[in-house]
Amino acid sequence: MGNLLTKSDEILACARTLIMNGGYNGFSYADIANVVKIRKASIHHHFPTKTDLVRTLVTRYREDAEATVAVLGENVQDPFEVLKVYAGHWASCIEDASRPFCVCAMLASETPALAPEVAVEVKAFFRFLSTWLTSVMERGAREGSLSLSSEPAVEADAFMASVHGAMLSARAYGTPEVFGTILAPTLQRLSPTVAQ
Amino acid sequence: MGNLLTKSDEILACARTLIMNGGYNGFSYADIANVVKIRKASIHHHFPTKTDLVRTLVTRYREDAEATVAVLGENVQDPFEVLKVYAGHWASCIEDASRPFCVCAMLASETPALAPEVAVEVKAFFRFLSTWLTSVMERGAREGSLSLSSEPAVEADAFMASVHGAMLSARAYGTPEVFGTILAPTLQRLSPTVAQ
DNA sequence: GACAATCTCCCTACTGGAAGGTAGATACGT
DNA sequence: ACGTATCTACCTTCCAGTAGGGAGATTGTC
Repeated sequence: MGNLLTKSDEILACARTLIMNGGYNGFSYADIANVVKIRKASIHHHFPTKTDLVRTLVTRYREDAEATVAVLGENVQDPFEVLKVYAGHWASCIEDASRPFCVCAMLASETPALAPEVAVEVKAFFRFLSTWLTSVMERGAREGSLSLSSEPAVEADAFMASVHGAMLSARAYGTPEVFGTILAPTLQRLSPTVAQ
Repeated sequence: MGNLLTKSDEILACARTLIMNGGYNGFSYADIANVVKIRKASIHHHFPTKTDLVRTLVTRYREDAEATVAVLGENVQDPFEVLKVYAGHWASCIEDASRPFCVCAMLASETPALAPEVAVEVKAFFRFLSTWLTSVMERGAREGSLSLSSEPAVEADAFMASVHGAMLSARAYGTPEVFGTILAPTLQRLSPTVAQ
């Protein structure tokens, strides 16, 4: 009553936060039980194994991202603006510490140690992100809103890599602003209004 | 006799490989004991705690990198070539699977979950790498071997982020070549011989 | 040179706690 | 009565770390 989220959703949200902090092996069912007010055994009712939990989490994460990106595409027309909004979104998340790292970037780094079912979902997220960014790059090049120096798909993967690498640096240095500092020239370079 | 490496070195080398695979929480003393032919308890003789082991490992890792970079500076004069050699080094490591990820990048992603002594060493590695790349960028700009569009320090951090992000993508996709594909345009952009 | 103390490195055996997961019962809404 | 959600209690395995001892090299002392 009054509770907007189901227990299952609360568990997923909590696990997401814990993974952002320390990765797959950095949290346990006991950790979740301590945050969400539920017993360890009850979590197994919702997600029989840890693999199930994280697989579900990553699938949901991708679906949410797909929906967000669809809305973004409707509200922001200019491809360059889309990239800026995307980068700005992460800059805010990192700076207010609400979501200081991408769950899939975290898990991707652990790929060799992940259960195959999870690894495959992480890969699917990367592919989705790459495909979406490629479409943004293509449209930007077509409309003259972006100045690309390589194939759209390559620019997309390079942009994605910059975002992930910048997250990592912000975390390593312990200074969130670094994310924005690194991304600024990356965006600037893609802008057609800046003479090169 | 006949053994070139000490047990202590073997333990460190093994731990390095294991961290590259699954991070700090992705390996145990038992895992090391299985590879290096030694008992679990004997590892504690060399490294009393896991934190000691990893801190030593990261410190050594940075020292090795400092030495390698010093030699590189003597053998390769042109700053643009230096960046190419650096990127190429990682491309080879990733493609032949010998060292498919940077230990410090791996640990940096887990920063919030690391012991402070380890986190501080990881930070030191990032700072060393950034400082070195900044000096390369500065010299390149001065000598006309690199065309920068931002401050040398910003270009250095952006380059570092591209390398780390590209490692992550190569791992997520499971296709090592992606690393080179992402880094090619990043390097090209810094080359003064290419009209922009 | 001989003896003993010390140090280094590795061992077996163990501890307490945390891990993922299971069994089975209870409460409750339909 | 049935399904869902939760509980207590428990299991097995693994974890980091400790206690204590043995073999062999090194060192200090006479």
